[in-house]
Amino acid sequence: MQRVKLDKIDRRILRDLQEDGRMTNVELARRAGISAPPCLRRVRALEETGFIQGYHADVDAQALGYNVTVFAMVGLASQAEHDLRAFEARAAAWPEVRECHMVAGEMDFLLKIVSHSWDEYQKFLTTELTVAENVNHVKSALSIRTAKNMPGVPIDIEVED
Amino acid sequence: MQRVKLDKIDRRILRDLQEDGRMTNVELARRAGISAPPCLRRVRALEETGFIQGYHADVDAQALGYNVTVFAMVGLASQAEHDLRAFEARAAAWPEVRECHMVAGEMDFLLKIVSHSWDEYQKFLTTELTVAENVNHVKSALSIRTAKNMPGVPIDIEVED
DNA sequence: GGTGAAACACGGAAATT
DNA sequence: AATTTCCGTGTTTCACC
Repeated sequence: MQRVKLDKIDRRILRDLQEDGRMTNVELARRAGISAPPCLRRVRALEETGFIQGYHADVDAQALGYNVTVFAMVGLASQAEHDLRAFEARAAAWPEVRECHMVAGEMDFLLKIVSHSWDEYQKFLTTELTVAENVNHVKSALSIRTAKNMPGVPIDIEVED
Repeated sequence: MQRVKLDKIDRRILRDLQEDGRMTNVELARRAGISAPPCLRRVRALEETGFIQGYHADVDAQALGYNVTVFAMVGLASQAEHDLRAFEARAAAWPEVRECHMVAGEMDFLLKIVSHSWDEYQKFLTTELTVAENVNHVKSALSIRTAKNMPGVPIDIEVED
C-alpha cells in the first residue's frame, strides 16, 4: 500500500465512487472541481495503489430468495496459527459464508452467512460448520431485520491534506 | 419488489455486475450472449425493480486509516417496538456504525463499527454508545483480521428459470 | 431480442500555467 | 509537474424492425 497522502480531491473522488460506483468520469470530475482527464488519472491511480479494490453492484439478497442472514459465532478447540488458517481456508470455500472475521473475546470467529431459509441454514450448520475439523462450539444469531447496511467507511473530505 | 422470475441471462448479468460493477455494457452483453441494447434494457429493469440497489466502489478501509473494525453486541433495557426503532434511528445516525442488525438470541443488536484506532473506538463506546438511551450492556468483539469479505450473495446461474 | 444512428464519454497527445 | 483543451475511438442509448 502506498503511503502517499490523499488530497481533498482524492477523498472527494473516493467518497463519490463509494456512494455511486457507476458515476461517469465527467460527473466525477465536475463534482471534484477538476476536468475529466486528470480526474480519470486519479481514479486509475487510486485503483492501482489499492485504495479502490473494486466495484460491485449491490444486489438485493431478499429479491433473490436469500431471506435469512445469520451471524455465527464460532469457537475453536485449538487456536494455534496453523489451525486458525485451516479454519479460515474452510470458511472461505463455503459460498454461503460471506464474511469471516477472526475476533478477540469469547469467540474466535464471527461469520456472516446468507441462506434461502432457516432450514437451509440449519442444514449448513449441522452438516458443514459444526462438524468441521477443530470447531468446538457455534452460537447463531439470526438477523431479524437490518436497520443500516452501509458499504465502506465514512470519508470526510474536509480535513487538511 | 417484483416477483417476476429471472431467467438465466438476468442471473448472469447480476452475477457479473456483483463481481465487477464497472463492467461495460458491451462486455456484459458479450458474456450474457446477447447484443448490447437488450442487455442494457435488462440492467435498467433490474435497477428499477430493485434487484440492483446501487453500485459502490470497494474502498480499502485500512488505506484510509480505519485500522479497527469492531462488532458490538448491544442489549437494550426495553425491547418495545418503539424503543427498538429509536435505537435503530440513533445507530443509523452514527457514521462509524456501518451496519446495524437486530438479532435474535442473547443480544438485541449487532453493530459493525469502524474506527481509526482502538482509542477512538473506546471514546465512541464510552461517550456515545453505552450512554445512549435504553442501552443496557455492550460487548465488543475486536476484529483481528478478516479472512473473507465478499459483498452480496452467491448467484448460481445454472438453475431452471 | 436485433439493427442502425446519434449523443456521449473515454483516453490519448499537444498546449498552457 | 500538473491541469486544460482538443480530437479520434469506442460506448451508451435512442427509435425502429
